[in-house]
Amino acid sequence: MKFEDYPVAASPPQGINPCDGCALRQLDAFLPASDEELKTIQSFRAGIRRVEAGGSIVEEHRPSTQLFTLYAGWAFRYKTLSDGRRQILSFLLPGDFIGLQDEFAEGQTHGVEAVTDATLCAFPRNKLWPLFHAQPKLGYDITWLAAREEKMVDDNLVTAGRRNAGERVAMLLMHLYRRAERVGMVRDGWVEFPFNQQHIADALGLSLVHTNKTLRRLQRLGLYKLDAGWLRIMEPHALETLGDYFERPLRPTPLI
Amino acid sequence: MKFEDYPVAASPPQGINPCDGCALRQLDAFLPASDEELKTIQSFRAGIRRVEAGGSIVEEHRPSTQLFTLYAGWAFRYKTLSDGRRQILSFLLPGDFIGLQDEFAEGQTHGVEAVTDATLCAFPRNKLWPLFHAQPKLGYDITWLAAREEKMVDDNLVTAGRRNAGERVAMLLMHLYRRAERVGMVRDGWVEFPFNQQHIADALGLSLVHTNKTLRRLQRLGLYKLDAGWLRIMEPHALETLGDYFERPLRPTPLI
DNA sequence: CGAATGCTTGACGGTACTCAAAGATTGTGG
DNA sequence: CCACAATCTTTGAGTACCGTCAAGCATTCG
Repeated sequence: MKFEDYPVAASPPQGINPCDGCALRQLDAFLPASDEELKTIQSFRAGIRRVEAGGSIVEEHRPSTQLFTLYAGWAFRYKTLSDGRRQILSFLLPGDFIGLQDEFAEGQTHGVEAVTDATLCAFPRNKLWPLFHAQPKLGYDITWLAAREEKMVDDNLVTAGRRNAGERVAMLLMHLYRRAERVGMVRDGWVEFPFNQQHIADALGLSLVHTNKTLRRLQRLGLYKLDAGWLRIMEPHALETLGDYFERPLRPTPLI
Repeated sequence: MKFEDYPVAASPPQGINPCDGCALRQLDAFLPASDEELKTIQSFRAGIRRVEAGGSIVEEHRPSTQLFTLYAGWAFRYKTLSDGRRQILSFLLPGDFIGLQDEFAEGQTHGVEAVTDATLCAFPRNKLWPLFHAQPKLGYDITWLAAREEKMVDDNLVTAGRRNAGERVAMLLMHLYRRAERVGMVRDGWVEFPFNQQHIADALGLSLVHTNKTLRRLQRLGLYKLDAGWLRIMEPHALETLGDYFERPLRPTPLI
């Protein structure tokens, strides 16, 4: 089983009305869109973009002229200090909307990098306001997505600020697993886990070495398994308790 | 000089068309609103609310039925772990919009607490969508504010994850000073600084004791002064460099 | 097969945490 | 107006968690 096989084809449909056949939108995780909304989204969309694993989707400090919806693959938002220390701000999964913050940030922007090969739907930034104007409902949806994303950063801030190493790792594993599960990326209890330990360290605000030791400890305790880039949560309750992190089932969200 | 004397009167205007005389909106920090927008905002507004220093504006885990714009005073958003560890997510100043994240969070919400006596304009949550519908421009503005707030949380996450104690304190002092300056809360180089060291520790992800020692160290270096609850930045450039944090002048933002 | 990348482990040191207690400041009631 | 409590700040001592350094091992890739 390869990553590209799901949750949907790596490429969105092409042709005249590509959004009509959007496989992502079939998932329970996303709200249905009316015909009119779909038409507006489609006219908002400029095309698709592919980025290979490790490639840059949005460069730090260089505001992108496009917005994106991640269609397939894993990515993350990050910032770096001038001496190179990097902090991953949040991870991105299919359905996540990318680039809103830049809209009003004037150069102090975060970067976005693909972890796996990724496919994105691109939208020209200068059509954002016309979109709000034409379909206030879609504007409301975008605000929804922005608020949801901020909530995730809030949680990550609590993690970096107040959890110890073991709690951080437990929280992150559960968080990533639950989110992947939601968009249909879990098969038989296993989810593709394409991150290396440097990613995890940068997300948690830990050093690489300490991240490794903490991961090994939780693994030896039998809380999770990691095999050839696939993750399986063995003791979800233990991890949730350790991390003091209990993700409620999320309502379906809009998909732009 | 008392805090209540500025940046504007502690109470917004009352009467038939209270928003017409909104003193906050006169500041350069905020974009002007058209008559029609002002009218819509006014009809969106349910009234004012006062919260005394230390009081709760939004209780954690209890989604509020109202949204707010902070009109006067200082406040902060926070989350606590189940054993009581608290993380301050961001600080709130006049003009900040409160409660958007809750809209879609289903109970896993942050709390909001007033640091000083605070005055807020309250808006019923169930009129948020009608507002988007009636005035897409205001919806766009709200998205703007949400994105700006997320950018602040992003910065705080970098701080908690990757900066050491001295860098954290330097960054926070400059951040708060610049933001206060922007809404006219600085007089003769001094800004009211109503936080205790526990607030700072909770915002930076440090312990109270270590926060104290770090503050004292930077103070002994002459980088800032703190006197009777008023802050003066003595060496802005040194603090910016130490914290690797250079706040660009911000464009005027919308005010809802 | 050698280089590159990533994972793992040990040793050591330092930053930051905890515990404890003494000032300083503010508020309150007799 | 003073006594006392409550809150906040400050400092010291001891500790532990986590970072840095270093090196060996595993895996992949050209």
